Amino acid sequence: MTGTATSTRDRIAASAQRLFSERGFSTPVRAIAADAGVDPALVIRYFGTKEILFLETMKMGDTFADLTSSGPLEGLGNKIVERLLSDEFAAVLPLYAAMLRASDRAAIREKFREAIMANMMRPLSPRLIGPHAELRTRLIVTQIGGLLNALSIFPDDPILHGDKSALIEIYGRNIQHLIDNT
Amino acid sequence: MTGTATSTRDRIAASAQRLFSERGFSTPVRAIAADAGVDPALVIRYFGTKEILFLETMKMGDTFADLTSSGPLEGLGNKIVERLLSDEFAAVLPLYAAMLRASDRAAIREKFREAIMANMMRPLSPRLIGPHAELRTRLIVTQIGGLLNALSIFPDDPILHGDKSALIEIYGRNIQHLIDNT
DNA sequence: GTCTATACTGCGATAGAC
DNA sequence: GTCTATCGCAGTATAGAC
Repeated sequence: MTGTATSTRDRIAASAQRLFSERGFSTPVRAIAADAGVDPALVIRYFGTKEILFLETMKMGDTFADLTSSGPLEGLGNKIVERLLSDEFAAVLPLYAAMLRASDRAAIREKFREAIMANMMRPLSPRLIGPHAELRTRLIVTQIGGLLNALSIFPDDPILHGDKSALIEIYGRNIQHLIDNT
Repeated sequence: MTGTATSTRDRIAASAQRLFSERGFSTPVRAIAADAGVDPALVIRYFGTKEILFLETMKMGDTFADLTSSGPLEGLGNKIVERLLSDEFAAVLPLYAAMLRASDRAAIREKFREAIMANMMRPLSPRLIGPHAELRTRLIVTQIGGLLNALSIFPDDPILHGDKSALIEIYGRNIQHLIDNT
């Protein structure tokens, strides 16, 4: 693998990640190619299809596994909401929106499901105490997804960007109820 | 307006609603035309653009206003979840998914927001007791959106289709916590 | 090996003929 | 009131230029 080849592929991937985040899956391959300064056909030659390019570049990372897999369960609800509202996580929100909106494609939907399983279900489910642990974990994920939804689809919602500490306290406490089965 | 003209327009709208629900916004205008038995150009002539056709046919209706605008607040959480899981509401889920996935278009996003305001925020927010009533209402909407999400994007999730009464009790109680500020 | 030119098919939308 | 022809742009495949 020569330096040139790698850097061209990487330039395509970098342009794709940025443009897919900004404009979603409907971003034309030609626009990605232009941004990377390469021929449109080259994008297909390197990645096969636009969908594969999307799957390879839209990586949300393990942004929750550290919270869900260890540490005290007390206060976990608040910590999760805090992270969702943090400045670092703000960069993930457009990426999440792009994934969600492209989820009519089976491959993208499956990647989504796997991210949920790896970050939430598998680490957290065995740690919950009480009945219906798996269902409760699934509902925690559901509730987190609701906030992810609201923040990513309506990024300038006035109410959700008002009293940040109240939001963390109220929604965090609400998630905690599912953790504690109360 | 002659009888023929109206019925042609209605046939197009009916085909559009069905196909948009099944296959999303990416359904070709040509497929809708073929399903309605008319020429593709006619669809555009009647509705202007595909987006307008989508907006006019994908009506979710006031499926929650009756619950949120009157009746006792006690047990409301359970009633909301019950409705989300009901057989009648199952028909709305694909429509919701189509709207959500097309929400990168500003007009569709605005229709979405307006449905939230009309069905949830405006009726329920003034009825909540205690501090942060508006924020709490917004978070109830957020939480409902999470379940709508899960049910519409992953329609065959095994955990969410297991113990239905447990789901209603747990998630309903959880929504109730936001209603009661507990 | 790395990339470009070109073309094929299908899309939404328009203009204008019957 | 309806259809035909066509435009510009999309994703993608292939042949072949350097």
